Amino acid sequence: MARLVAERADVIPLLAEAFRAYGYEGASLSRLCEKTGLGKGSLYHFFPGGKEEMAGAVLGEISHWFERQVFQPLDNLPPAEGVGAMLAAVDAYFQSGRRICLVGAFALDDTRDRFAMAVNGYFTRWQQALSGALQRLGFADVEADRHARAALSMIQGALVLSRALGNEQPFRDTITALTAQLRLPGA
Amino acid sequence: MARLVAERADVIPLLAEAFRAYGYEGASLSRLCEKTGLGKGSLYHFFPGGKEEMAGAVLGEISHWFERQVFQPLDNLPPAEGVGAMLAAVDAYFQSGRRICLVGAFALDDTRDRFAMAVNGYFTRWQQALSGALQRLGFADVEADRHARAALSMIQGALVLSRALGNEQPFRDTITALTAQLRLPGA
DNA sequence: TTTTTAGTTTACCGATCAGTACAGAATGTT
DNA sequence: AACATTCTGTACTGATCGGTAAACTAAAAA
Repeated sequence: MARLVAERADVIPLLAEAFRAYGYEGASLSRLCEKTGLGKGSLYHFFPGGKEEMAGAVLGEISHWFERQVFQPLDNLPPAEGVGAMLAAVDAYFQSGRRICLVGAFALDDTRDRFAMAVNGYFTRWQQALSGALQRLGFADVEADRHARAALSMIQGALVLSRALGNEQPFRDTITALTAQLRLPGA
Repeated sequence: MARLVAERADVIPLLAEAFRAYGYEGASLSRLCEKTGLGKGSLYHFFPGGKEEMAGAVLGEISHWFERQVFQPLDNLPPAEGVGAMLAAVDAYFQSGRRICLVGAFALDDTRDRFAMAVNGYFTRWQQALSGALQRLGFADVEADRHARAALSMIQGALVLSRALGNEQPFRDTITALTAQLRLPGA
C-alpha cells in the first residue's frame, strides 16, 4: 500500500475542526482543503461522497470516541466511577467550554435532517447509558431518565452559553453542578 | 409614502424563519427571496447592507421582543411574577421546543464573531435581569448569578436536545424543573 | 394631473460553490 | 528496473453565490 503524508483517519479531526468553526453549510470545500492541507483531488480520493461523506465520517469518529470514553464507562464501570469518568471526559473533550459540540450544532438547523440518524443516535445512546448508571446508583427509573436528559441539556446549554459569552465559567459551573447532582438519589 | 404588499417590519419574521431553518451561511439570498416572496431588488431596497443587515435586523427584533416580554417583566414585576412571566414567554416563544433560539445557534459557529455584540448582549441582559429578580426573591448575589446562568444554560440545552431528538419532552421537563428551582432560595 | 418617491422586476456581474477529469508524482511490489 | 497502485495538483465544469444597475410600476404629494 502506498502511503504519503496523511491517512484518511488523520484528516478527520482536521475536517471536524473546520465543521465546528464554520458549520456544515459554511464549511466550503476550499476551506476544508485549507484546513486539511489537502487538495480537492486528495479529499475526493478519501471521501468520494464529497462534503456529506466528510461530515458523516466526522460524526462517526465523534460517536466512536464517545462510545469508548463515555458510554462504555457508563455501562461497565461501577456507576459512581462511570459518572465521574463521563464528567472528566466531557470536560476534557469540550476543553472546558471552548470547544463546541458538533452534534448539537448540527441539530439546530436543517443539517439535522441530513444526519438525523447520527444526531438522534448520539444523544439517545448517551441518555440511555447515563440513565442506566443512575438507576444502578439508586435513582428510580423515571427519575434516572429525567436526570439523564437534564444532564445532557445542561451540558449542551453550557456550551452554547460559554461560546456566546466568550467565557468558560458557565461550562465549568455546569460540570461542578452535575458532579453534585448525579451522586446520590437524595438530590 | 408609497406602500405595497409588505413593509420592512413584516419581512423580518420571515427572514428569521429562514435563518432559523438554514443558519446564517446556509440562508442564501435565493432562499431568503423565496421565504419572503420578495425579489432581490426589494430585499436590497429594505436592507442595503445585504444579508448581514438582514440578520442584524432579525437579531434586533428578537432582542426587542425579549426586552418587552422577558427582561422588563423580570426588572419591574414582583420577582415571583417576573420569573413566572419569563417562563411563560419562553415556553410560548420557543413553541415548547419546536422552535430554536437563533441567538444560541449563531453563537455556535463563526457567525458569532460577526454578531458578537448582539449575541453577548442578549445573554448578558437576560442573565442580569434574571439574577436581579432572584436576588429580590432572597437568593444571595453569587447564588442568584449562578442560578441565572444555569437557567439560561438549561433552556438553551433543552432546545438543542429537543431538536436533536425530535421530541418536546426535554424542553417541557426543563420548564417544569425551572419553575420549581427558581421559586425560593431553599432549592 | 403632473411630479416625486417608494417599491419591483429583470438581467447581469465577478467570485465562489461542489464536483470531475486527468496527468503526473510518490510509493510499493515484483 | 519495470510495473501497479495510491495519492496529489491543476485545470476545468455548470450552477449558484452575494451583490449591482437600471428600467420599470405604483401610489402619494403637489
